[in-house]
Amino acid sequence: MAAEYSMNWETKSFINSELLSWPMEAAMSGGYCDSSSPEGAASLTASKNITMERNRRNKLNEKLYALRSVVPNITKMDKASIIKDAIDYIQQLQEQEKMIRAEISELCSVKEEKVSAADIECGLRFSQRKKRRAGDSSLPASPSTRPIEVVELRVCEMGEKTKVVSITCSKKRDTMIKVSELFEFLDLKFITASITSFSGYLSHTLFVETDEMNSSQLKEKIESAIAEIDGSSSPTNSVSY
Amino acid sequence: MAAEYSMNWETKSFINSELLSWPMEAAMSGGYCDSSSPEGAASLTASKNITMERNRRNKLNEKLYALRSVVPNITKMDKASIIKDAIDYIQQLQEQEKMIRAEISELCSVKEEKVSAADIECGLRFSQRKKRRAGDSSLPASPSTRPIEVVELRVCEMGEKTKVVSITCSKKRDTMIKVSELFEFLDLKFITASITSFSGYLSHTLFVETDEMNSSQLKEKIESAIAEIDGSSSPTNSVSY
DNA sequence: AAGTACACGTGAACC
DNA sequence: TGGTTCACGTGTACT
Repeated sequence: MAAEYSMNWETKSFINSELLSWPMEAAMSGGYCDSSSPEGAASLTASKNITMERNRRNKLNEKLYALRSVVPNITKMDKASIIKDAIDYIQQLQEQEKMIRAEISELCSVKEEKVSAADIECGLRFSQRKKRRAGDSSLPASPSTRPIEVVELRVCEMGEKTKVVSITCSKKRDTMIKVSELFEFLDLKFITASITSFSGYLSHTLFVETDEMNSSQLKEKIESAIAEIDGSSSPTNSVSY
Repeated sequence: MAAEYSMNWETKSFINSELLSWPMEAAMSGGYCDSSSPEGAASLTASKNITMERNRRNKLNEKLYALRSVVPNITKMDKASIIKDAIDYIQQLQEQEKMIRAEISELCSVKEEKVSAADIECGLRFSQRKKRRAGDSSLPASPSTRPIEVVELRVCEMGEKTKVVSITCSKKRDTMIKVSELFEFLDLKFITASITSFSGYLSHTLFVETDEMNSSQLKEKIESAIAEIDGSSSPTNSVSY
């Protein structure tokens, strides 16, 4: 039922446009008496206008169809109902957004209180089965706000030349840019790179190719690069978790 | 300028309706020659139709005006532009809602359970704990959530034993948990795993080690596991993490 | 003066 | 059979 109606609505104008290849035929067919006699110029502009108007109508209907497509739970294909449903949907969405935003700020404060071992643990349990040698896995870096706050840095080998670099840092403003700058600075051969965001952390996983470096050397290089990038502030790092 | 246009658009029909107290005057004024002669009944129904049609148009414009009023940042009063802006606004709102929902569930996990829930929510518990219950073929099946809606599943080989599993599913509530459960159920040897979220989708990229499976076999195994998860939407379950 | 956008009345198609 | 929605071509106003 609905499908039929929709098809009809959309194809109607199309059919007419196809059939009436000469627009003036339609203009006169209605039984109207055109008062203007000079056919040469008038008819041409008239046909132009007809085509224009038809195009405009089609565009508008197209837009309306698009509007309907983005609104869920549409029952009526009715032109007015589409708009009405869209309005209702927008209002509903706006209300929801307000509600949720209130809730999120509430939870945010809760998170601020409890952000501690629990959250950090979450960030660290990325791939637990990997061995973590004593001083190897964690790089507690500058605890201030602006520079990159690295939670975990891990480099492991995979295959012959490829190495997997996994760096997790707390997500703040411009953290992603900082890390991008870091890796740009390092000038490595990337096979693939992926950025993952979860619960306040930003995890970068990189597959790089290194010819004459082993994993620990690469790790050292990255660490020194990080130190160089945000070495300007808070040189001492004494974070433990 | 905009105000003038708006007023004009709204008052146009109103003025005409007011002025032409007798509708047929307008019907004839255009210079048309009506072919139908019997004025008694025909004109009455015609005037009815005219009024009806006019009313319908006014209603529709009214709706459009209402639609415009609920959409912020409207630059053009253009009829089509109003609809277009509304569409853009709805899409923007929908995206925002998705973003916020994701964030809220993140924060929720932190709030409710300090360690374990957050851990699960992060979807990173791909550990190799083989403590699955006795009947290994039964999945936890989270309470009252929809099945995983897989958009794409791709398994390709990399090196000798390692395989790259890429699964993309539409992001819904608890989708991440579901997928985490899925991979925990599969009990594979993960090298690394990454979750990426973009525009309503959740993409999991996993590097796993498999000794006696090729990529197609692994894919089949994953597919059957997904089917099992989807199939068992049992409401009764005692999840204990 | 060419162009755009609109409201209008009308016949057709669908319940 | 009315009631209702639609696309159409047209005249008009504004740019």
